[in-house]
Formats: sequence, C-alpha cells, structure tokens
Amino acid sequence: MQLDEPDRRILRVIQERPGLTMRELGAATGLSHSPCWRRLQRLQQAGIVSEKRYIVDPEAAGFEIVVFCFLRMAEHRRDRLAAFEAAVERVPEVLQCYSLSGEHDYLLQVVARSVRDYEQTVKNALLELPDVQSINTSFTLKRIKDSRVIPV
Amino acid sequence: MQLDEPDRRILRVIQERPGLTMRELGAATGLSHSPCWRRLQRLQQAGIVSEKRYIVDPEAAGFEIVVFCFLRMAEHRRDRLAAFEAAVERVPEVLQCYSLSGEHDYLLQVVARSVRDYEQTVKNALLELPDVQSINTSFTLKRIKDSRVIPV
DNA sequence: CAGAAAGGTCAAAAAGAGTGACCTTGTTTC
DNA sequence: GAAACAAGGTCACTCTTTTTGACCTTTCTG
Repeated sequence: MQLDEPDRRILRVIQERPGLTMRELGAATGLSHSPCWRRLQRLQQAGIVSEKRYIVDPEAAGFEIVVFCFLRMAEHRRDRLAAFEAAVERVPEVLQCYSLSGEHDYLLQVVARSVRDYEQTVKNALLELPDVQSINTSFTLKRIKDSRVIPV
Repeated sequence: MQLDEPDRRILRVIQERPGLTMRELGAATGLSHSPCWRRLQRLQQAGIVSEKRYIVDPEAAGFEIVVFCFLRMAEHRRDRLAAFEAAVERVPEVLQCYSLSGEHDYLLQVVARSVRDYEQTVKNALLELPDVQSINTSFTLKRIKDSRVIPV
C-alpha cells in the first residue's frame, strides 16, 4: 500500500502521541475526524498499524535479564530451518528472532527473571531447538533505547 | 512493585488478547470490572503497563531494511558514554540500543527504507555519534519473531 | 476479633468510537 | 468544458466503553 502525506502524518502522530482522540488526531494531522478515522482503518486493514494495545515493560515486570544470543545451526536445509523457526516461535522467553546475514545464523532477544532463569531457558528451551549447533550469549548491561516508533 | 496472581493474569490477558473491554478482561481474569480497572490503573502508574497504543509495522510501512549493528567505542569514560547514549536517543532510525557485556560495547537495531538509506544513516548519523570507533553491521534476512509479550 | 485491604454490585455520567447522509472541492477523463 | 470520481468536511446520532462513586461483603493479618 502506498502511503501519502496525510497517512504519514497520521502514523507520526499516533506513534508520538498515543491517547489522542480521533478528533484530536484529526486536528493534529489537518483532517477532520471522519476521514481521519477512515484512513486509520485502512492503515490497520493493510497491516501497517496494529490494533491498540498495552505494552508491558520487561524490567518493571521483574524481567531484569535481557540477553541477545547468536545461534549457529548445524543444518541449513530449508525444512530444518523452518522447523527451527516454528519452534522458536513457541518459546515465550524469546521476544525477537531474526535470521542474519554473516557469520551467525540467528539473533535472538531473550528475557528472564534472573541469570539462573536464563540458564534454565537456554538449557530447556534453546538448546532443545532443532539443529542448534552453538549459542553465543551477550548480556545487556543497560537499555539505552527501545522504541517502536518508525520514522515514517 | 510486587505483582500478585491477579496482576499477572491481567498482564497475560492484555498482552495475549488486546481489545477486550474492561468487563471482558475482568471476566477473563476472574475479577469484576471495577477492581480489574483499579489494578490496571495501578500497573500503569507503576510503569509496568504503558498506555494503549498503536504499533506500526516497519516492513509494512516501507522500511524493508532492518539491521543490527555492533559498535565499539574509542573512549570508555563515563561522561563520553553518556554523551553517546543521549545522541543515540535522538537518531530516529535507531529503534533499539543496548549496551552489552563482552567484546562489543553497544548493539543497535536500525531500520531503513533501503540499503542506500541505511548507508546514509550510517554515514550521517551513526558515525557522527561521539567516540564511535567501529561499526559492524549484520543485515537481517527475515523476521521470525518480534513480540512484545512478556511471559509474566 | 478488630481493622485494613480488596473485591463485588449497582448505577450513572462522560467520553469516544463508529456510522451514515449529504455537501463541497479538486482532479482526471472523455 | 462537462461528467465522473475521489476525498474531505460537516452534522447528527447511536452505542459502547471507560471511568467513577457509593456502599456492602469477604478475606487476610496482626
């Protein structure tokens, strides 16, 4: 879907100032509430904008440990990787998983309540994932930024 | 803030099923809407839960390129790092930034509309950040998972 | 057991979302 | 240039939810 300027303005405002009413959003983007609402609907149907939701802060919720880990796979056959990816999806402690170009196959962001818990997750969930050859963990010391604001 | 079981149930349900009304949320967590609402308020005031907001999908919004990059710093004095972190905060293409233990100092997630744009971001924004010594980029090939659901 | 803390119920006000009808304006197409 | 469209604007209104307040009941706790 092609975004025009009003669409981008809407995207900017809903990201920077959630909690505006449709009328306020319209005012902030130079539209009135009706067409503004119609556009937002369209953006949602196009999958560009999610439904409105709450975000839970891992740290505040007691998940003090955030790690990134790099996986290398033993097999690189398409069906094996698909199996791995489906399995990763089901591990709740894994928040993000991207496949990478370069020397590592996957990058995972994993949260845990403690180092001990992380250890358990690695042993019980991650190493059990199909075809994982090696796991290289980097602990995060500090979250400097964790934004979901796309600079549209 | 210490979370009890009803709190955790609320956190689980609002993450798994956004869009429930307060009454439905209450029903799903075994509370009635009033106390449920009061708890959710408390969780928000405690910073555990954000206000309700839309999430924009980078890919759907035209940001096809998602990269992770690893930075190494020239200086490790406290005030220099603070300056760097404040500067990173202001680069809109950087969605995430964590400081890491181990051989790299920082991990950044950066989005861009194209490889060419990414190149620009690196040259104009990232390399301009104070004390950056080296940048090591890993392009992502595929997003397997990008969840914000904390397994409370 | 007394009090405090939290939940339940009810009722109601206020706010916002979501619609629909219809008019106006700017553009594109013949 | 006229007709046909595509969008936006305005209005009026309905319906849901949220948000509150009052008050009673149940559960813990010291």
